[in-house]
Amino acid sequence: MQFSKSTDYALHALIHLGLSERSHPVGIKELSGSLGVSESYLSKIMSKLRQDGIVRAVPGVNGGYELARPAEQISFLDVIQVIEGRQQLFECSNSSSQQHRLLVEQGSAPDKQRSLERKECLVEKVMLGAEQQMHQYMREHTIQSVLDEAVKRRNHEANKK
Amino acid sequence: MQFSKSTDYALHALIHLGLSERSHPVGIKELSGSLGVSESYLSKIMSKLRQDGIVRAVPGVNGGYELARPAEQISFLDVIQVIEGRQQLFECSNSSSQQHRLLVEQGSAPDKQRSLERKECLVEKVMLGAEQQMHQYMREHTIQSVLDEAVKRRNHEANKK
DNA sequence: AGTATTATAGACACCATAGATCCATAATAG
DNA sequence: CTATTATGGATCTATGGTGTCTATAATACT
Ligand code: SF4
Ligand code: SF4
Repeated sequence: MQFSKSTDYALHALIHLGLSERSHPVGIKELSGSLGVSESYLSKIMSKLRQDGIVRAVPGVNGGYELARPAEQISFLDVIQVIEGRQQLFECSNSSSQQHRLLVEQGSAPDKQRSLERKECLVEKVMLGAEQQMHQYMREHTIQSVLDEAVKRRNHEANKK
Repeated sequence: MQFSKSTDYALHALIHLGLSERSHPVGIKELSGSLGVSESYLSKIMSKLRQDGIVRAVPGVNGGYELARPAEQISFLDVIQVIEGRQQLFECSNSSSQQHRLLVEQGSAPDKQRSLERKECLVEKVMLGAEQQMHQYMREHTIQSVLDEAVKRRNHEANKK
């Protein structure tokens, strides 16, 4: 299991937009050149980012892309979810197996009130919990926070001289 | 990005082994029947688990599989890493791009002492940090902990009656 | 108004990997 | 020695990620 290359590209494209604060938007040509990826492919990714309201796009001469909201409001989680989708990492496929009944329904007599705990699967609970941990961390880190840290590092480098 | 079905099967197989504490090991026939998956496919997965020391396998009559160590020493992380591999979720592909130089080398004059911070990429740092969060959670949850919780729930159900 | 520029969407090809099956072989209990 | 069970390799198919190409729409500039 790995994150797709598209996620890689999307993150870097957004970082590029983030540190390029200009009057006019950044064209796909400049972006693809900077990242070293074809225009065709990158434009697909940018299009997805636009559909999800991460960036704005303006066609025509001097057109291109710009962040749709401040970089500190674009979290890593936002980006990952646009590209990788929002399904959860672990989705059980055999919920009709014998195993399942043992774990979830516990072999006891079925009663009506059971319905509200039907979804309480112990395996999924662990896997979902783990995913939530990752999500929380990604939610706390934004495009801006990476930019800030880059600046901080640069200053630190300068002081050493 | 999703966990593979094999991970699903592996977890359930181990749980089955965990709650079947008997004298003789559990055959692939019983396992595959319980999970609702073909013997051929499941045996591949079990084989992998054996190679990584999660289970023991004995061939021959009345043979089968059993846990190689106590269930409380088999974490979810162990299982996931056997099946999904140990590469990190995010691996940068374009570390020779223009982007990269901006973020990591920061445009300042290159000096000799740079080598030790060469790997300090800010993007990877975030992605790796997120993954570590997930790993930590998975490390704290074992096959046994799921079994325990199942028992706890069963008792709770019984008390209600 | 007309033209050049730029993003958009769809169709399409390619390839790696997951998912799954089959068989020949080795090891073990009886 | 035989029945049983796990093992490893070969092989097939389906799916999804990766990537290209083209026709279309929208915008700026002259
Ligand atoms: S116990 Fe949970 S993970 Fe296992 S089959 Fe049931 S729902 Fe799926
Ligand atoms: S900055 Fe980090 S993620 Fe980006 S290209 Fe360099 S090493 Fe890769």
